[in-house]
Formats: sequence, C-alpha cells, structure tokens
Amino acid sequence: MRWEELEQQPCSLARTLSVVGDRWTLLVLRECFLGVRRFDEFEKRLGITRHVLAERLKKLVEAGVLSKQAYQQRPLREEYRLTEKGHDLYPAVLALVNWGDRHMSGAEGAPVRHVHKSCGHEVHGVLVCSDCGEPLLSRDMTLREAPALQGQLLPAHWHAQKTADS
Amino acid sequence: MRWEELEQQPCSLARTLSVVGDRWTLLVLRECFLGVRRFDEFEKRLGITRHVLAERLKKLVEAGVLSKQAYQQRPLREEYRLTEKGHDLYPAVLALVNWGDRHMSGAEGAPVRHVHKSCGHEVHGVLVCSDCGEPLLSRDMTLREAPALQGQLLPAHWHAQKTADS
DNA sequence: AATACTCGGTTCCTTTTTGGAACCTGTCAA
DNA sequence: TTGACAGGTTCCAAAAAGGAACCGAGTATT
Repeated sequence: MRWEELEQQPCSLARTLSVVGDRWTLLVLRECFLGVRRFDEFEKRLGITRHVLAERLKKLVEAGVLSKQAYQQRPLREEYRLTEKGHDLYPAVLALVNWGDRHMSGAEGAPVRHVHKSCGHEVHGVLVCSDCGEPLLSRDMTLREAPALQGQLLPAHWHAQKTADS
Repeated sequence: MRWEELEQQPCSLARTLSVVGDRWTLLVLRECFLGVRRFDEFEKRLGITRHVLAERLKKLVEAGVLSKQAYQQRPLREEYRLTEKGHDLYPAVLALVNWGDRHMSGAEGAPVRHVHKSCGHEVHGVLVCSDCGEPLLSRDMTLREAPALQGQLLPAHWHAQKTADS
C-alpha cells in the first residue's frame, strides 16, 4: 500500500493518518496548540528541516487543518492557524499525550501538566461514551460494518462473535 | 532532531510518537484491536511489506506494547498480543478514528461503526475532564511546566498569559 | 547608496528508510 | 520427494528525510 492510497481506504484510521500520520505532522500540530503560528518559530522549536516543514505545512493547509493568514503586507507575511477541523484534532493529540504522560514519563512525572480552566485542576482526558457517558474500553466495544461494505473490513473471526481484543 | 532523540525529549507527545509515530505502526495496532495476532494476517490485511512489518512488530514488543506468545510448539509459532500498555492506546486510536469518521468520510458515512455493548448504541468517544467530567476543549486548557523544566518548554508568549490556541 | 538582516521559503546533494521480490528454516501432509 | 505453511531475513532500487546553501521582497543600519 502506498501513502496516497491510504486516503482512499475504507478505514477512518487510515484516512486520518493520510493527513497526520507521519513523524513531524503531529509535532507541528502540538506547536499549533501551543500557539505557534510562524514558519521560523516552528523551525526553531522543533529542529525540523525547512524542507520538510514547508512540505508538511502545505499538506496541512491542503487538508484544511491549518489556514494561512496574512499578518502583514509589504512584505507579505503569512502565519498558520488551526481551522475548526484542526481544532477537532485536539482530543486525538491529547489522548496521545496522556499515554506518554502515563507510560513514558520518568520519576519527575509529565513534563507539561494540563490545567482545566473551568474547574481549576490538573487533569487528563478520559474517553467516554457519547451515549451513556461511561469510559470506553476496547473490550466493551463491538463493531459493525457500513451497509455497503459488509464482510470486507473485519477479520474473519469477527463474524463469529469475537470481542475486540480478546 | 533525529528519530531516536524523540524518546529523550521532554515532551509526552514526542515520546509517544517515538513508539507509535510512524505510518504503519498505528495501522498494525488497529489490527490488534480488531483481534489480529499473526504475522501473515497482518501482512494480508495491511499490504505492508514483510520487511517493515517484522521491524514494527519487533519495536512494539521492545516498547512493551505487544508481547509475543507461543500458540504452538514444533514448529514454534508465536503470535502478538496487546499488553496492558498496548490496551491503553485505545483512546488515542479511537480519537483518531473518530476524527476520520467526522472529517474524512464521504456520503456513506463511517466505514465501521462502534457499538458500545454496555449501552447498545452506536457511539463515538468524547474526551472529558478527569476531574469535572466536562468535555475538554483546547481553549479551556492552560499548561504548566514541570518544576524542573520551567521556562524551557512553552513558547515565549505563553508566559504572558496566552490561551492554548487563540 | 551600499550592506546586512528578516521571514518564508526553494534547490541541491547525501544518508536513511521503504517497497518489492526472492530466499531461508522447521515441520507436517500427500 | 515434493510441496505447503508460518514467520521471518536478505538484497537492491526507489522514495523520503537531513543538512546546508541560496533566493527574493522588503526593512533597517552605516
């Protein structure tokens, strides 16, 4: 499978990864969520090469995750801002950060703590069910293929009533 | 920044990406959550090359995300299973899938629907605050550096009271 | 009126990673 | 004895990333 094919695949994870699924893109987005907007600030903070940074930013703009906005004329200078589509990536980014906080931190704990302004506490994100509000565990999920794709997506054993991860 | 350096960085996202931050690894994990465990089934379902698959599986085992367990002797055959650390990636994977469902699906909707067995509905995940239970939005978050790293992680403007993404 | 500096790139070349196909190692079955 | 199966490894060509230099419009410095 080639990278461009990913976008065409009948899988939302593959489609998402066709936009944000490489080394640098998610780090660029982290910087966006930190408020970074300019080419040279991305470059300085990430240590990414200009070459790759320019390409990633272009792709993110094409994908509608970032938009380019002029912050001065003469000379024209533009900065990159998250669109709504980009903001919607926050839960995914935070979920990845939470995993790192939990499983990849040393004795000093997480390098950055997240404070929820509404309640004032240091918090992490919990993924809950949109319907009943209970935390979602892979073991409690079962999957259903879209009508047009029945039998094509899930492994064979799935159709014989297996759980998601047993 | 080189790939190996990522793991050393004082950033939980970078550290997480040092484990799951490439093209194929998250797709391998998707298959794990679907119940796939064997080398040849990963290969068939993903269209990944054996070369890359072997390397990714090895890395995931080294990282403690998967474990290798014999399912037969003579000849010895082993399969890959998610560890608890691996299961903990479920929220991150689901958050990415949810974004794809929302922003990358065509008219037919999401290719795979998620049914929460506890409540019986087709659902998606919502990231809520571990303290107050309200949905987490980037705009409502503020950040605090770990004591030992003060002033080193956040962009300059942060220390002048900016919001996460304004 | 040159000169240097800034920001946001592009170009060029080398090194690293990936894709693709062939080959290898035990073991069992025909 | 030949073939199949599972789970790899090896080899080479193609694609992507790293690194440094260059570019262009405009501004600031000498």
